[in-house]
Amino acid sequence: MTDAQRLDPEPTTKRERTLAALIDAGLELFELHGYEQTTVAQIARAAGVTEMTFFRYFPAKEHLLLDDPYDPVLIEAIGRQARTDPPFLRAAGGVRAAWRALPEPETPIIRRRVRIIARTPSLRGAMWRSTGNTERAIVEQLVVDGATLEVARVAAASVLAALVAGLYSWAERDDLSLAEAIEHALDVIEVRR
Amino acid sequence: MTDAQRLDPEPTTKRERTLAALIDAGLELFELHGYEQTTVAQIARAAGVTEMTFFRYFPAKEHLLLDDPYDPVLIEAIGRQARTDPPFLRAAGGVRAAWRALPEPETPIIRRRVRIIARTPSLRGAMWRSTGNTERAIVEQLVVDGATLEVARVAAASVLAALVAGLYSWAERDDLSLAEAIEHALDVIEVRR
DNA sequence: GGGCTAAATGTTAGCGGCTAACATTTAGCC
DNA sequence: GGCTAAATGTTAGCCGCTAACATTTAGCCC
Repeated sequence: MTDAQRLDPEPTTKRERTLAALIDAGLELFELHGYEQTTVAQIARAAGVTEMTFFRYFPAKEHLLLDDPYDPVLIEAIGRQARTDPPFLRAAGGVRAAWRALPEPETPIIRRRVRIIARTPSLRGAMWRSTGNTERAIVEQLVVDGATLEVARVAAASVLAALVAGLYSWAERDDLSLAEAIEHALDVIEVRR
Repeated sequence: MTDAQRLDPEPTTKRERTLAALIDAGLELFELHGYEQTTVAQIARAAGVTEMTFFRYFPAKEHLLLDDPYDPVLIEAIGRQARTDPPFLRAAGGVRAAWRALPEPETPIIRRRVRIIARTPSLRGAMWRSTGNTERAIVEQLVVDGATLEVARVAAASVLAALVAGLYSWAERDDLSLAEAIEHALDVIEVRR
């Protein structure tokens, strides 16, 4: 994660304040005019700051939307899965357990972000790339538990793809909790017959 | 697909000739100095042409590497899967059947491309985005065969992710046929126990 | 509350990807 | 060989992003 992404309800230090201003301005402009149509300069100006400053907070435009601090919880959950299961099921089970245990107080803002990502092709690609770290973490854990590197990579990629697809579906609806959406997505790939 | 991607063994018309020159120059420079370090202007110059001309052949730099004309075969194969199977298994089985039936005379050039993509993070994202069309096609077929839209999306994304992960592993090795690599990848996610 | 230091921000200049409008050359068929 | 349409070049510019350097301001200590 590049920068602590807005956890304080009330930002105190100046850095936190401009960070909040940039995120607020960015989300609003993206929702209003679309991601591609919104310029970094516009976001900066709306936040009362310079384009240069924007890049001091985010390494790239897309990072205003992409952030995933869930890795540690996730790999720990995968490590707790039954070693007798094949890697693919261990990964899926781990994701299930991790998200089930996660509190969902910030779901509204997550939904806003995921919605923008889901609707912007270039961001879907960026999203996938940004899960690279999570993927590596999962692979590592699966290998530690005895899987081949190649098998682990396939399992991790596949499970993460299902998770992301579930997130996209969830973001477009209003009648489903985040936890439920994840469960449904995993049900699709954890086929037991 | 944006442009017929080098199928002729001997290009005749001028357009085909410069296209071939651009692709050759691009692959070589990417392999030599890396994708990010290679400039579109450099590729163009090496092909005896202007930067502007490059963009007349490819909508973006990354499109020199990304192309997948396999959609029709794929969705047809999925349509032939047993309707009694759950969507996830139908998608996986379809991919398996499609690639098994595919001739592999051009595997060397495919390997060069996939290798470059696998080693370039930004291209991995682009690759994923570029599978979007294939994904949509799979989703459509699954829905026709009775799946929910959301279920279909998860199944398609997950299976494609496994396929791509398999491709990456294959590209980095020299002792595995393309077909075998795909089979192995699908074995990981088609868990029957 | 004033002052001091470090953090935060601004300025300028520039590169690479990409686009548009218009002019120019060249390929390839009759 | 000549003609038309295709292919290419030119110029100018926007946007994302980076670097080096100068300037301001925040926020802690007294």
